[in-house]
Amino acid sequence: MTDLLHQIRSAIAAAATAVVGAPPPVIPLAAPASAEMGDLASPVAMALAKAAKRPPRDIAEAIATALRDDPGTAAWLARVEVAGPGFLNMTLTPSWFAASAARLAAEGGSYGSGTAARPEDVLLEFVSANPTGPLHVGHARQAAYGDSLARILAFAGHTVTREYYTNDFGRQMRLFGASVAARYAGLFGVERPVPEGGYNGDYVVAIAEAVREEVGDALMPAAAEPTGAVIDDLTERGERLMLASIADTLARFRVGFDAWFSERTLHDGGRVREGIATLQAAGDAYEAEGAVWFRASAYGDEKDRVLVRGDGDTTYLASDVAYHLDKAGRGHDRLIDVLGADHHGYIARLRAVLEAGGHDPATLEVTIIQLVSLLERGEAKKMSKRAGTVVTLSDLIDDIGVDAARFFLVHRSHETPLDLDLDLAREQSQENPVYYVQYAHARVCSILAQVSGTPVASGPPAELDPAERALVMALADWPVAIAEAEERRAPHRVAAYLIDLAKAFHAFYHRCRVVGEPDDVAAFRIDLCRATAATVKTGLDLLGVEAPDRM
RNA sequence: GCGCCAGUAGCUCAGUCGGAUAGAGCGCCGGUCUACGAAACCGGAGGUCACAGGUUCGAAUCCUGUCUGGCGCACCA
Repeated sequence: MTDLLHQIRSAIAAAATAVVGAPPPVIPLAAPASAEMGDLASPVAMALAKAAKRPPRDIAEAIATALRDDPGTAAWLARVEVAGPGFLNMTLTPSWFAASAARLAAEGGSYGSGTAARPEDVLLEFVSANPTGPLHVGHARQAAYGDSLARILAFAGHTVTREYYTNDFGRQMRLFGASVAARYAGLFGVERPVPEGGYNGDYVVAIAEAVREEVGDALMPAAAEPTGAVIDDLTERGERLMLASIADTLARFRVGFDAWFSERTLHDGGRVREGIATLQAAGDAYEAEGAVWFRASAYGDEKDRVLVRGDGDTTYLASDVAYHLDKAGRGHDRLIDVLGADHHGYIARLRAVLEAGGHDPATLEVTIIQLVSLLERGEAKKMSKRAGTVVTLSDLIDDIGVDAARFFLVHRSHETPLDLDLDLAREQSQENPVYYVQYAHARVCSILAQVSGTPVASGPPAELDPAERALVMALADWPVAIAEAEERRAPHRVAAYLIDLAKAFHAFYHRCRVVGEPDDVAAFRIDLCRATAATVKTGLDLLGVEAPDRM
């Protein structure tokens, strides 16, 4: 793993140790307040001031002197001075910049990978929408988030398994099946009402048509009402077709899963009853008021939760007990559930389930994705499943494209509700940040296409342009951004980084020519271009966005 | 009432293990194509970081309280 700043941190740490007697826990490095102050700044002296009981400026001066006296720093340190309340402002040498660019160019797409402090085996569950209808924009955000997170975790060095949990059981599924049955009958001229609370969308008609494709009129009973077995058959076919449609849409969105876990298999295999029995045996479940309750309040949840209802049906939570105990038993180091904001009340009870099941609840991490609302003509677009006015993921892809949709949905923190202005996304799609980043990639590729061979430099460039310095420092930030994205489960950090990198590159492009420059300069700039191209491409890949050579 | 998330430029939002003069994109104003792609660049206007206290050399960031908005608080999923 290449870390351009490691050598610099080490030297500062050594100097600081010599000055105050003990090494600081971390060496903070950041861009100075303005470019004239140098390439790098460190407030380390301020952090040490209290423990050392010395004024921060004194400490900073002593560290600066130690750095200047250290013969090992000559290769990279051109100048160091103390400014403000005790900042160390450093200017780096052309040879450091040239060597850094060469290292990054050589490393290419693997630069920034493997930053995870402790690689883990992660099971990431996301989307998991009921197969009773198409994915909507809320699912789209979860899909974009979960898929990008999976890519980022893997890039950082973790092992990731992506899983989709299918709620293919219970009341909603029965209503869906009955809705399909009604539409199916309708295709043969027999008008049957969609059941109360059922699914009215046009997609149900499409599903019914697909069923007709498969079986013709074989499921049209002679009797006035279909039998239970016929309904079951229609339900199963409808669910399978719906799930296939969801998978197709996700694939179109460049989102893939390693496993599709069926809730029904938990019931069919007796696992749900088993889970309840396990809790009962351990005294974590009890019967009261005609129902079976999970003693969630004993594990930090605010109240106990029903597992088996008075009518004998199990609840959604009962399935989740079996599912999460199953997941916990598979030996992963970490379980991550990506849930919509309307499920945040579930966190406490899911942890409670794990703890009651004898697992460490800390292995479960629940990431909540805030809601998406669509704006159109400046107003919130009202969506109703019942009225069939839902904007689906498929609609969104058709409307603004996969690249724009994925970048847009993930470039803001998942903890913030997202307003997606459809007019803006459509009419100003050329102004979307994703095009800004993609354009940087196309532009740098265009330069590299005109470069034949690599000139041999006799040494670093004599002078550096501020834009060259800024571009190298932007590239140096990549491992920091990826580490932050990984640790905070925050793909938007990658998007924000890419915008910064693209900005640094565009500025470089306008100030510095690559083709036709003297060898020493050209060699350095070609390295810079190669490093930029590789890093932009890697970053876009992690977001599931294409990095075109030409636009 | 309780819980989670949020409140930063006209709009959408970064920045939140405390660091110098708070940033970006869009929008607005003004410049830049006879040299590698102008989907770009450069400059400008625009801010009581919701409010009030507190912690400290230093707070958008940490603590307490208040206000506002979204979402939850089922024997629905």
